[in-house]
Amino acid sequence: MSLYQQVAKKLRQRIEAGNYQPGEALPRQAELALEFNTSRVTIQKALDILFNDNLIIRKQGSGTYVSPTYSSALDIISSQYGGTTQLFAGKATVSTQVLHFEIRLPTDEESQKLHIESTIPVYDIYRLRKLDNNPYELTKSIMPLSVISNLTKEVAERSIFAFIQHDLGLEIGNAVRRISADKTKNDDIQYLDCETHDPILQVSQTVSLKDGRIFEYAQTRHRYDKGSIVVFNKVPMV
Amino acid sequence: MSLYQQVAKKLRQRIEAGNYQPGEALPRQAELALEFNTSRVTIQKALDILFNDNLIIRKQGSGTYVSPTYSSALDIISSQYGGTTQLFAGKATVSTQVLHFEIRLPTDEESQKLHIESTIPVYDIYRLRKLDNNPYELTKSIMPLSVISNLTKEVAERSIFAFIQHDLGLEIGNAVRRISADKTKNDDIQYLDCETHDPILQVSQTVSLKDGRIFEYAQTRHRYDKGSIVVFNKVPMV
DNA sequence: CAGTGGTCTAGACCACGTT
DNA sequence: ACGTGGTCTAGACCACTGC
Repeated sequence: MSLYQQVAKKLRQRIEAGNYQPGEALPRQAELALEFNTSRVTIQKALDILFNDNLIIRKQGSGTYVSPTYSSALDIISSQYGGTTQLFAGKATVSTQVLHFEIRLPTDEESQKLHIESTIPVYDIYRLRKLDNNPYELTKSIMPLSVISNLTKEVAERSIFAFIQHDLGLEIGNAVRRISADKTKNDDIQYLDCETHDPILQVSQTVSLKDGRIFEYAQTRHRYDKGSIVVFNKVPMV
Repeated sequence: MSLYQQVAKKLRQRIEAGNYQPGEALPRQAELALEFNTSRVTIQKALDILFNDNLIIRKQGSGTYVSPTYSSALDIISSQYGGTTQLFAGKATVSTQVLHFEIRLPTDEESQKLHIESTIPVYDIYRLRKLDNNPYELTKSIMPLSVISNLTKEVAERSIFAFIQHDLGLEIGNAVRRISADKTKNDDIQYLDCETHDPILQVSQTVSLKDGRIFEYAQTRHRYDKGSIVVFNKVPMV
């Protein structure tokens, strides 16, 4: 891990431990540079990370302060996730039921969403997720075989994200999500135990690897009473 | 505007103009440094911005490439908002109807959300927004007078965000949003013309200034068939 | 092994807030 | 006027890719 990342990690620990209180000023950059025996530029790169996570506020001409709203920031960071499975690790038992698993050619819409040729086959996976045996989300995923291979039904019952990272050795990158509300459909009633007129929280996501290749287009339907989505909007850099 | 921001702007224009195609490599950092007559570090800071906007992919040991999924990134950037009003500027007519406007003391929950003492009064504003005369969202906002002042019903009918930025001279910072689905309530039926069993897309947001002070806690209810929320998730920096 | 991006430094000057 | 963070440079070395 690079130097500025180590510095960021240590400063984060101090803030979380309450060494610096919300609203309080951190030591001057020059002082931090002395303490960590680095250049000021390295300190600044470390502060960039904390700033992006909304842990600190920077005021030119004044100082660097622990974000007054720091405590609310914690949830966000921890929800930066990697697949649904990790989120509840330790808190509850997540189980996955694979309702459908096949390899087929993509529709036109799908090949467009995945940025692939329509001749490249895709996995079509339909899963139901339960939390302590209570159903809470229904996910339909499409993944191109040109990017993801050797997927099996058994892997889909565990964590596909873990498989991609650990077994395929690929690095997961950014995701674009579209969130909307929808009316209940037949599958929602059948699998999510919804009532006829319950609302559904729907998320359509396109997930990429670090090299930019899209590896998943998925639609997830959540019970409206089981979970919401927390989002953090940064002010634009330009 | 600083040098690296100018460079970022120019490179962004080139990408948008198609001078560099999706998937294609940008010139080497050293070459860009020569062209813009800057140091390589400055080029890197410029690339940081484009990277954060998902316009480019960086591969150590290989090069810098226009993101293969670049085109999908455009929507996101343009949805980086500033209040609802700007979003549709030019495309449609947004009108706002102020249903309620008062100054009162906050409830315990509200003073907690806003991080203020319960003795500080707040604006309580309830607005209905229409797009070309079709209702699409209903917003209940709470703002502390310790941060925002001189607000009037007339301002609320225009754009509160514009008032804060231009008239009060305050800089808007980050926002935390919680998105969920909900059942229709009486107000939704009355003002949004919803049917009894239509789902509602609800957003609860806490918006801060650049100095970290929270200036708004708001709950917005959208008709499920009028709009969705697009979100961009970056991979964590540490 | 050559070429690329990533990290890091020491030092300089600028922009802004505070006093 | 002073102290703070913001920007910028030139040069060095490291880490990784791909031939």
